[in-house]
Amino acid sequence: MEKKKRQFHVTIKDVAREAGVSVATVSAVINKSRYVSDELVDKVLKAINKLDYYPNRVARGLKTQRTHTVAYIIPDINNLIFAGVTRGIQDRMEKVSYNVSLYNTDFSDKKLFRHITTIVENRVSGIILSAWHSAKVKEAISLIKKLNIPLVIVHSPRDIDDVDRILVDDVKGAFEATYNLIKRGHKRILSLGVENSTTSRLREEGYKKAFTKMGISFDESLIAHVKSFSQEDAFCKMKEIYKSDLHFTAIFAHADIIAIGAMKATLDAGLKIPEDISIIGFDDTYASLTLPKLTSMHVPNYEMGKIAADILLKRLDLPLLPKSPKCKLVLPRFVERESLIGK
Amino acid sequence: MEKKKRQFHVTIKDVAREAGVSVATVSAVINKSRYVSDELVDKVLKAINKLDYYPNRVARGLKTQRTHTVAYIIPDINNLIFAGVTRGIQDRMEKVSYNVSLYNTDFSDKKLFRHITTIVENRVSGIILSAWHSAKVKEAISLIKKLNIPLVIVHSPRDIDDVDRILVDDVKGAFEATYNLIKRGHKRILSLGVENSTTSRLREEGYKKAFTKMGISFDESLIAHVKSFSQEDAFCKMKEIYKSDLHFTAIFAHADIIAIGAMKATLDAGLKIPEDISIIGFDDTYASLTLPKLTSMHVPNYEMGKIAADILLKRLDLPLLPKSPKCKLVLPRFVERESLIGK
DNA sequence: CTGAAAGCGCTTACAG
DNA sequence: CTGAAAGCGCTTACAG
Repeated sequence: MEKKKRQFHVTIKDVAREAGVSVATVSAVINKSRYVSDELVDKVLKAINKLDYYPNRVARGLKTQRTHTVAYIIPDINNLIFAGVTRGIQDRMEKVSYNVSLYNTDFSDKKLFRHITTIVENRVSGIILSAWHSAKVKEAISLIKKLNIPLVIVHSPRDIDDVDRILVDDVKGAFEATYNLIKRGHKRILSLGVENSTTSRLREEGYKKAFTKMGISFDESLIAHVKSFSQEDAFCKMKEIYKSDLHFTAIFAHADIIAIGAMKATLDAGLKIPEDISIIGFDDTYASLTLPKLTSMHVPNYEMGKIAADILLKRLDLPLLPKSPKCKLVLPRFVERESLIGK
Repeated sequence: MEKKKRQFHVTIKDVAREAGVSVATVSAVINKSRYVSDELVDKVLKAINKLDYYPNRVARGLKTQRTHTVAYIIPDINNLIFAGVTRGIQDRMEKVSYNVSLYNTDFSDKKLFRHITTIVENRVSGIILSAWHSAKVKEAISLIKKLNIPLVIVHSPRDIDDVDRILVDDVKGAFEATYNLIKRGHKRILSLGVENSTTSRLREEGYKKAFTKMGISFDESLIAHVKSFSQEDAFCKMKEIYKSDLHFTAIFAHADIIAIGAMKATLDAGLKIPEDISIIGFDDTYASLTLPKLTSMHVPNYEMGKIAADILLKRLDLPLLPKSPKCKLVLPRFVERESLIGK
């Protein structure tokens, strides 16, 4: 009795033998890479079917030097933002039979560089990077460029410009959020941002722009910051603010998670949403879970993933022409729910 | 001037030449697969460093017939449950330098089988499958077994038994949730489940067991079902229930998302949580976002991922002994927050 | 203790 | 229009 091997053993040779043709012909019918007569095509197909043959992509990758795999590096797949981008990338890549492997850094530089090594050893075709807040992103980027691996960046730091990247137009998004509030009659709007966050700084910029545009002067004391993107920090900060005599009728929270903390403090203070206080969030991650449902600026993560994949694929197809890197801005979209009043 | 190739070209041969040794020796120092004198090790290491050499894992995979890659098949990475399991798998696999590729099915059988083909062609070392609710899971499982690929199942249908699997002990979890409510003095507890869901049916079973155990008879009219795992469906169902004259003091929601809908309907009905109505959720996904914060049964997704990876790795190391498949049950954990009263 | 050589399963010029 | 053969970059018996 023949001993069972642990894995597959049907190879292109077996198919060729079974079909009575050369391996070159089998390869040609699988890849449609050159003309093969109908008769032979038929024989090959029958043999493939009979033997239950699955072409070995590893061998193909070695020969062609193209693994048809891209790496997506993120802080953590548990973050809904990255999960959304991931789906966008995977759906786009699936259409051209590319695989995508995920690498979580947990914001650790050590992990980031370890992953890059693995990625290189696996000879990926390209890398998509969301290395938010990692101190050494720039160093990582130069390394990847030095290694000559096509790269697209999603959510990059703003002061990078020699690489393709795609990012959220935080300024415009925040402008629109604030503009909306102002149009509804709100004049004193609290900006609730996060310390030491580039994203939050840009959203603050958009907030200010809206006032300028509408010809309304705004009160610097209405700009508040919490320590981190967390519900608890936002809750505490707002508690504090409600204890003070600061007056406002609306809150522009720089993230949904911040908005949730703020909503709790607001209700805790005996105020009603939206009757007493209107509130708008950003990201549109948890917005439909709150009570009342949170109006928020939706960030199109899925689309960003698709676009990033698109750009990368274009680079892979046309590796030779060193086009100047592009920076694509993606616009957040106002999604109205129940937390705003006015107009 | 030398033309730049697009990708890497430093190979083991280059290193061997640079170091003045054979490729076998280079291979040996990289893989520590046989003794090499200190002198040669040193030479090789220097050469690797000088040439900036990254071993080609694709070539290695072809030669050794082990790709060190596993596939994880899920409905959708956007679902926090799967994201959690994914991290568990990746963290475990990373320790042994395995890659994990993700495949989203969106509950589509067509996608499921297409992915399996891709996975086979990529010669993955093993598969972890969370093919929840897919009609043809069993067929997919037989296919994978026929192809002789090591397989571990997470979140499987219950009527499968010839394969390693790991699943949530829904009965015990629901028992504990209900038991807790009863111990706090609740006697009339509404079970809010989901139609046509195996998971929900098991949670209902646990709910009933708790009453039996405590020697309390329960009212069949307290068992309600909503159409799907959605906030809106739960909200509507509860609205309806509050319009009826059904009396209860607590709700056991079979999922956090169901609990959120129920909470909204409860507050809408002018009732207070937990003063008038206590409520407990399941999954512990969105539980800390609600107001008041939802007490919930935490499902250890991350740990499940780690365990699944562990089992798979064991199978990969010891492929020959066909141990009987194991079924590991994982216990949900009671996490108290603010939505319960009593005791 | 180390090296020369075969071979993993493909693709792709090259020849006819 | 199709086949024989080289070679992608490794690992691993085999020999010495």
